[in-house]
Amino acid sequence: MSSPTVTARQSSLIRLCPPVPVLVGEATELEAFIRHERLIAAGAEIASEGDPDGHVAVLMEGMAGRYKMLRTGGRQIVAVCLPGDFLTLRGYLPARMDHSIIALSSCAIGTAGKGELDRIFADNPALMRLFWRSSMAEAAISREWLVSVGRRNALERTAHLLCELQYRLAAAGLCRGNWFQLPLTQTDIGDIVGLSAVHTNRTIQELRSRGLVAWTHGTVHLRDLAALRELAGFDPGYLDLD
Amino acid sequence: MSSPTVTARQSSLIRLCPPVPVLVGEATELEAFIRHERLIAAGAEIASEGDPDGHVAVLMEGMAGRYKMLRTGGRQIVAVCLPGDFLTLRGYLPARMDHSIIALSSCAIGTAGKGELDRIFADNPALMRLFWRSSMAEAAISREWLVSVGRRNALERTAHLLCELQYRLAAAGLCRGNWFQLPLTQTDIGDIVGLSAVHTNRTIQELRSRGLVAWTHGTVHLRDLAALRELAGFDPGYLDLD
DNA sequence: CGCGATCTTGATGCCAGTCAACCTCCGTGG
DNA sequence: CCACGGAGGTTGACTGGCATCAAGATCGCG
Repeated sequence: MSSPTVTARQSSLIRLCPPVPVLVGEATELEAFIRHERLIAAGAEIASEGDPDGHVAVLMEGMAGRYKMLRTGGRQIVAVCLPGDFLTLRGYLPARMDHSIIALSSCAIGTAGKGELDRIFADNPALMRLFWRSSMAEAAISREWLVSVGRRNALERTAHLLCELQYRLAAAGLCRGNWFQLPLTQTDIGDIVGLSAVHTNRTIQELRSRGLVAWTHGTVHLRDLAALRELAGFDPGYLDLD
Repeated sequence: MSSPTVTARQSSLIRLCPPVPVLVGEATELEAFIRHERLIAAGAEIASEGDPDGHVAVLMEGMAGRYKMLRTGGRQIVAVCLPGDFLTLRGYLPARMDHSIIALSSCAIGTAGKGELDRIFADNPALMRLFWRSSMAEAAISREWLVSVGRRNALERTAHLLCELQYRLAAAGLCRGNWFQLPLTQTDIGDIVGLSAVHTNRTIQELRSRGLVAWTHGTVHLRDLAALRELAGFDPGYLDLD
């Protein structure tokens, strides 16, 4: 995920964001509808605000970010997508995108056409409920981010983000012993937690100097997860609604 | 809505949040499943974080807020619900609440049991898509709030919130000539936009002194909507995804 | 009339933004 | 093999927006 080129993906299982139990039969059906796979370079735009229509897309590998730009040039990342998450359902829901999606690292994406999804839902309405639940799970993350940006200070926000990513990556099997790859620049982190790049840097250094986090070359080690969660006020309940 | 007691509701039509076109037949079906109606006093808790199960609830009258508390006592309101919006679907989705809901004014709520909704969806799967789209619309608002709290200053945030409420209330038929009732305290506003109550007060005074807003006794008048939108960088696209 | 909730105002301090410079790393091409 | 350039990370100095604390004014209501 952190390597410059996309490597073979570890698992073809589609997990719903964040980890939602998928019945074996359902997972098979979900995988069956992925027809095309596409590789995207880091920094490339996957979908753009205002797009009227298109395909259904699932992130298979890498990290992507939903974001919105302001007139003044500022950027706010409003969601981070991990392998297994849905990027777009806009082929199914007749809506325009209200935000853009960028590949934060190199990504592999599975896509399906609108017609295929319609057919799958017609055959198996329970799958629609599953997709809906995935939307709800993403909304829960969005709410928690709002709490962070609105009411937590720089240190708490950054710590909270790391706790969340650790939890979600662990659920995706992408975290071993509190080590994980995080292919985001400090500017990206700042655009997630609503800080300037400079202050993001100072905040990360503070986490390092407190012995909570080691973080070099895109590899993060949460050296004291319990203390980090305590600092952040992190409660994984919102990631685990079932 | 701003009156201390709940009055007869103006319309029984369930709109999906934010205004989503509902086919006439669908609206009839939706109304049919509302079996019980409940009045809630301002300040009362409608649902609580961690609730395991319950009924489906639709807000018929009044304003409600989704919120989360921090250990330190801070509160962040993560969504404002207007008449026609869904408050909970937790009887249908087998999930725990990740947040609480408070009646920001006195409210009238329509509820339905889990079994009834299951039956309706079984009879008419298209309705499930409609509910899902409503969830997506609420998520779009949540994303825009993240942009506000993360990247806009106090004046822009507050102006943006007023623009959004005006737009949504107008769609609900609750705004005439840019006047509307807003039964929120300045503390509530602060907990929405991530400011202290004191600074919220100063920000509102600045909007008043610029001739953009008149606001007394729970009645808001946007005196120059165009200028307010310009100041806030408000683009209603995210409220209008169809 | 009196009390509590809400709104308002002033003083003070700090958290985080901004600007500017420099450093390290790494890929590229001469 | 080294020069170069760009992206990302780091540091310092300074500023300012907003939090906090505290006190008073106003409003609504019993």
